[in-house]
Amino acid sequence: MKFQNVKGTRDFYPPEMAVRNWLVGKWREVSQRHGFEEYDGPALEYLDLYVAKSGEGIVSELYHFEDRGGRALALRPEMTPTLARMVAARANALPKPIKWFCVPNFFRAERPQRGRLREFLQWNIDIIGAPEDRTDLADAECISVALDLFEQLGLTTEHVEMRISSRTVFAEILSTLKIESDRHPLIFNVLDKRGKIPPEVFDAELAKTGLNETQRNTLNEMMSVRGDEAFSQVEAILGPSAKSDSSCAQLKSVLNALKEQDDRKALDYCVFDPSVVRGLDYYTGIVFEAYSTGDVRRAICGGGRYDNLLAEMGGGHLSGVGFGMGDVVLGEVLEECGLIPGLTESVECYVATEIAEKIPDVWTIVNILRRQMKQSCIFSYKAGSLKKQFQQAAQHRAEFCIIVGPSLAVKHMATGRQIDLDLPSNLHTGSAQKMLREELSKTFATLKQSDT
RNA sequence: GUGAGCGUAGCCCAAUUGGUUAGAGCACCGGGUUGUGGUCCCGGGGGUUGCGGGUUCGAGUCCCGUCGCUCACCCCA
Repeated sequence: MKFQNVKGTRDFYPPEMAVRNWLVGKWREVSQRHGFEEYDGPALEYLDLYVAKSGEGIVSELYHFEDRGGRALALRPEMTPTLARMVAARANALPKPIKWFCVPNFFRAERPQRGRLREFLQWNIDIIGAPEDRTDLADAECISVALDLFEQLGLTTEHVEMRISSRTVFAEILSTLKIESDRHPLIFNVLDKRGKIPPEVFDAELAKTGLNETQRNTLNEMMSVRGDEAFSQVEAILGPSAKSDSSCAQLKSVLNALKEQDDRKALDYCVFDPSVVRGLDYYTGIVFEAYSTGDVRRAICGGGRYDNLLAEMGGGHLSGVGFGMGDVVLGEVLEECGLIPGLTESVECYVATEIAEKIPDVWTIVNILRRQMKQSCIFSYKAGSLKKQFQQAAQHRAEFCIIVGPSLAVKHMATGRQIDLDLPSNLHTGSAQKMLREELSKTFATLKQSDT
């Protein structure tokens, strides 16, 4: 084999493409039900767009090159900069809140490993410009979209959980612990690693940021519990400042909104988990990650509130919340849970003949079916044994097989029932074609009825 | 970029531990039976054992290199 696909990319043969289309279809369906509009941007952007958001360090992580005009371009590694750019360009003209989604492919120049490729699809959901005093509802709606998707895919609370935390709660805790806010980003960065490194290493890393033992222990204890217990811990740490307008209350109101849904099922997926921090500096409010409860360890999706990002990228002061969900990890989880359906492409008709001289008639009938009757239709280019052609018809999940011989026969593949029709001697007259159409329609209907 | 494991047919795997001409199954193509279908039977194409070198009378098997894949680290938008 001389050529192969580029490392970290995938070939989608028809069976894989069917699964991909199925998944993307679910993403679209759920997005639209929640009132999100689809958009897209270019796969190529100026390299500077990403440097502006993430710093020079990002350059080694993405595919970039110089075009013939000397411009530094990059293949998009994420959507947020493009989204910010697009929103900024029409910030005043777009009705708020802006609720957009997209399902683009992204490229990252990383070493592929489990759940991570160099090209992948990612569903992006964003709500921008929600009223500042009701961002809790935007947060809840955003999370609700993800949970609805899980339900649509058959992923239950047995399979996945949504871990929710809040950067503002953390900020308040750090302030209570007398840690200046300019050190918060550095500390968040360490806190984010907590689940991935041994406890001693974690403690040492925290110590490096200048936290004393009491501060470290307080954070560690709080991050080791979840749910109501975590709320108690947080409230204990915050003490008298944990009032109704506190960050903690805001987080609770997001969870409450999810609870208010009619079936209350959404909340069952969710848990307050202070160990969720997220690695990005721009998050300003709630942060959340969905995880499989099974063997797949990576996050299925992640997101949060980013109220300053748009302004930083020149988009004016607009609140924002959103998440991304990649197809790779999700696909692995679905596979593991046996939730990927059998998706064989099917056609409505197969036209067969044993007689070589009838091939022109086959071709004519195929065209009548396709062009006049709008039926999907395939046939064999060569006359041959009916056995073989039936096998092909069955392989393609044809609903009907039309056999052209001295006369016509229509066979219903599911039941094996067969009805004979006359074959007009000249298929090229309008009246013959009209008659054939009517006969075929009637026969299809009859055979379908007998099925039920 | 760092480390580890693995490379035999399109796919999943064999090959008596170094011994003749590298084999099955699935898939694909062709033929036959059931006289018009997913069964069964027969046949066929397809491999320089990733590639290159070395040790040996002899290498798919051992050694070195290289490429590729996978997993982990880094990073995670």
